[in-house]
Amino acid sequence: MTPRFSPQPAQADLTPVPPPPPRERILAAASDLFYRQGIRAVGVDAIAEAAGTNKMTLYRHFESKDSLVAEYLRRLSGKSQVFWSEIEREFPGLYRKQLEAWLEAAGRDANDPQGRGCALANAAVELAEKDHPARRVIEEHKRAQRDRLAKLCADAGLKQPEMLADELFLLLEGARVCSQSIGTDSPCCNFVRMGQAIVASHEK
Amino acid sequence: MTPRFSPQPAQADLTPVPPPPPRERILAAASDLFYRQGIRAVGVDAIAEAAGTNKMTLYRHFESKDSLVAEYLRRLSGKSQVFWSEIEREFPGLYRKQLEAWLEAAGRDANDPQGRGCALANAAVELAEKDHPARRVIEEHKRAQRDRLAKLCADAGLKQPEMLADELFLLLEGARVCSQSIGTDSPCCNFVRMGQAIVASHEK
DNA sequence: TTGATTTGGTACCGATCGGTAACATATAGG
DNA sequence: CCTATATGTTACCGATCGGTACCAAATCAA
Repeated sequence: MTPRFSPQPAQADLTPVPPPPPRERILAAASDLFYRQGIRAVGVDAIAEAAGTNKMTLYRHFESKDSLVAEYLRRLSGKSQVFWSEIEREFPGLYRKQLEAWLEAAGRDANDPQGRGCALANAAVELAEKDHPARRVIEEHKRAQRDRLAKLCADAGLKQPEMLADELFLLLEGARVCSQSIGTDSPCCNFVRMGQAIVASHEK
Repeated sequence: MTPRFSPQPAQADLTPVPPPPPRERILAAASDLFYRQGIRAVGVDAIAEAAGTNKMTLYRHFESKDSLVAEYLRRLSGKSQVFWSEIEREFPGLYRKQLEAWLEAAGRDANDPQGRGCALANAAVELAEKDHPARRVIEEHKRAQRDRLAKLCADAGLKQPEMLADELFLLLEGARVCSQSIGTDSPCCNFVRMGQAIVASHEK
């Protein structure tokens, strides 16, 4: 099947974009498979094949499946930090607006019909071993998320900002896991409204 | 090591309690292992051994590992129905008391240091396959929990009982998953207080 | 006591798991 | 052009996965 239109610009034939290096392809494939099917359900062979490479190359870039999992989660955690910066940049100084934007983005996330909740939280459920290298990443990420939210609630001048942050944090964690257990027509459909109500109950 | 005291009453030597039948032992062993280590992390061999039997007997009572998983979750769901009845029986007609009792029991659950969250929700995370026999059990259970909570909120005469139930439901789901990701010193430590505050915000 | 049913035990099946050895090929830098 | 270095290929390792065949031992009902 030769595509009628190349996805590249006109000069693509002269300077075709080089494919991403194997490490990136492996991480991209692993991210997709781990998230959609679960970490334990995906073998390294499947990842290598989906990445268009082989197991040997995978193990040249990652010392084990566990460390690949940890790196997969580390990347996701990084993306979430980027998200916070974007919110800050979009509404500089407008903390109530930032909180509203967070609520709506979180609501979109929790209600994505293709979504399977939070990859970090899912990993914590799947990887029960207390000494798994991924657990440090997960705990640090979740702690940072909560603290960031608490700072925002405080900046927004709301009552009991720490408690409010905990409420919103747990509400989101719950919504993302609920989307996997109940699925459609579940409580998480009203996440944004609930979040707004909880915020309102902390108004001065 | 002969124990100095038998765990059985005095007539134990004459009428020793018969060990539970294999099916029950298998379910008990599976429940413990599935919950503590995760469903995918536990093989049928390990379950059979922990149950003091063998794989062959396991497969005489359960047609597959998947159906054993489903039965494991079905039992847990049943126990939770028993729990609701107990609350009703303890505070008949006192709906606010019932709600308070639910909050405290949920808080105990979410903060159990040995706990690993909700087994049903965890299973939903681990078993991504949409057609897994456990998924029906999980969805029905979670829906029933939410509806029961909504009925209680309505009976208690609180404002917007459906929304309140959703808030409390997600708060608990979040707390139980949070206990696995963050662990100690996490938002779920204040679950009861948060729940009470949310209930208060729905006071007439 | 007899006869049917339920267990236990062991060995096995094909498939897959995470991980590695060895060697051929491609690619890039000097 | 030559030489490192990174990648692809294939075959393999021991272990474990879910699941089964087969037979002996125990149990239980009649």
